[in-house]
Amino acid sequence: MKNTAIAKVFHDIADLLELKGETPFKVRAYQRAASAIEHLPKEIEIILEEGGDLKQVACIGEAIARKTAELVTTGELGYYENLKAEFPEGITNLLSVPGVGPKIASRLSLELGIKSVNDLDEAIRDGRVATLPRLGQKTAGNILHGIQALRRKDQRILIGEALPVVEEVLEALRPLPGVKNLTAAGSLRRFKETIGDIDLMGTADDPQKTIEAFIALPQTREVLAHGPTKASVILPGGLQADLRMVEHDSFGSLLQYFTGSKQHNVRLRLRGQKQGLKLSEYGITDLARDRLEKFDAEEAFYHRLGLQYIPPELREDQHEIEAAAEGAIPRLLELSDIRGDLHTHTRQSDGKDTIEDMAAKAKALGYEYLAITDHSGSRHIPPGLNVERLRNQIDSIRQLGGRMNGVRILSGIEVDIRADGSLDLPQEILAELDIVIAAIHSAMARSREQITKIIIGAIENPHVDIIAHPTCRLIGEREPIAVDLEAVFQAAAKYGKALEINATPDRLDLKDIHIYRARELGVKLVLGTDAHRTGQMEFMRFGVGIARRGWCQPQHILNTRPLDEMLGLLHA
DNA sequence: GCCGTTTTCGGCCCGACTGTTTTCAGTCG
Repeated sequence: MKNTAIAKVFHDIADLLELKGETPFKVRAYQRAASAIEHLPKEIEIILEEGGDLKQVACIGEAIARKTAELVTTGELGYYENLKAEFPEGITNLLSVPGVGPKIASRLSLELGIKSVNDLDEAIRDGRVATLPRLGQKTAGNILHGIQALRRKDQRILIGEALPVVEEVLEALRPLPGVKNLTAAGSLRRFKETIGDIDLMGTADDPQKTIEAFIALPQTREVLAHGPTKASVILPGGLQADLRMVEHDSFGSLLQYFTGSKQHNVRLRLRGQKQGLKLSEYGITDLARDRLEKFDAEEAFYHRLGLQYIPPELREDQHEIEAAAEGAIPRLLELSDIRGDLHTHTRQSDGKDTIEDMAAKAKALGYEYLAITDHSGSRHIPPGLNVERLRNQIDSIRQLGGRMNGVRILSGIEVDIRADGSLDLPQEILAELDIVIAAIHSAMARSREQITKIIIGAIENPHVDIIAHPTCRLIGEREPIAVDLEAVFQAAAKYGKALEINATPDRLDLKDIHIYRARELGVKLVLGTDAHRTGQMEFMRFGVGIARRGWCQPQHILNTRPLDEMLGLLHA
């Protein structure tokens, strides 16, 4: 059983215990354990197989370790089944509706027999909900609003779609007189792969004017609420955005608070508490002296707690707070560290632009080198490169001396791994290339054993340098293939082959926790945009963001190195 | 249920809003 499935069970248990009226601390213990399991870079199956001790994982103690082991070995958990049997069917569905907590969910279920969100919708509309004692018209109306928000929120939006929209909004508001510090907070700032809603924050001499300008923007589709310092609107794509204007001298603590994650903030407060400090969005109160200290910048806020500054991408309550206390927060990878893009396509296969266009873009991005890696033959629409066309491409790059616009052009290929595990170009031509990327593009439904075997087969091929988008997932569209990543990481480390962090926003593959694990095992990593037109070469920042979430430093990514060093490591 | 510079028991993050009350419970971020 996978970590995501285990975490789901513990989240469910937390919900059920909350409905049961258990002590909130027990409920939170299960929630914390679930969240810890979700973010674990290593599969629990493997930890147990290797005889590891789950109690070493923070937030997992005796009881949850035992339950996890039962779940993994038998596929079931007696405690969970018994708990579920105590409640009417479907009751936990109701908890997902904003405005419905455990108390209201219990009453809706027991007194009205409501089993689903749709039932609830109906019961509100026909007036049954408002007739319950202590639940009036207004509460019923708010719950209905909650249902609408839930339906809208069901599709989280890709960071690659959200960020450009948000940047447009910020650019439009920044020139207003007296506006300072305008920035996004929340999951967008932490560079999560998908975003629920947007939190924008800033300070201004005249907050009201900024709010007025915000709701009047051409991007604003609908105004949900607006007051003197805060407004909520719907942006294109159904994205909800909240703008808060705050006092300049407490901007740092507010930005920290609204950046989250929630779990990071909880852990931070716990730490403050031990130091006699009370943390809130307004600042830090020294309890002994009952004095509130305000912070205009986040750095000072963390320093006051005896911590290094923690970059937003790390704020997920992994071990970042402990690391910050020890001064062990690494200098993370930055976009400016990247010296070249190692995965791009041109018109020769399914790209839209020429090598010259791509080289000009690489120059504009300040790159030293660029790998042209078109698809190989068996990708049919449009046709990829066969041996003859690939040789022509190699020759034409050679005739240019391998340089264009001052950028070194590397001859490469994204060679298809066929269903039988073979590569669809002969070894001799692969041997002539600077870079060989291998990737799966078809027959993705194969079993875990089969698909793992063929990927490891590609890793063992002496001419293959990189495995691209190793899980083949498309976020929100296609589930990852059933590959045993741990085995792939071991093989990549053994043969010195690199794995790609694909920066296309709907791939981001490997993803953050996989990057973390691969790095732990000493696997070489590269960043590639998989650009099919010049503009997509700008996707690199999404790859950098996800790599930072995997705690990558520049030395972990091969294409932060000068050309010769990069090629040397790639071919070593 | 977890955990330990308050250390094997007794704690556990903080503040705000809202609606239905008559002093506060429930929910949220």
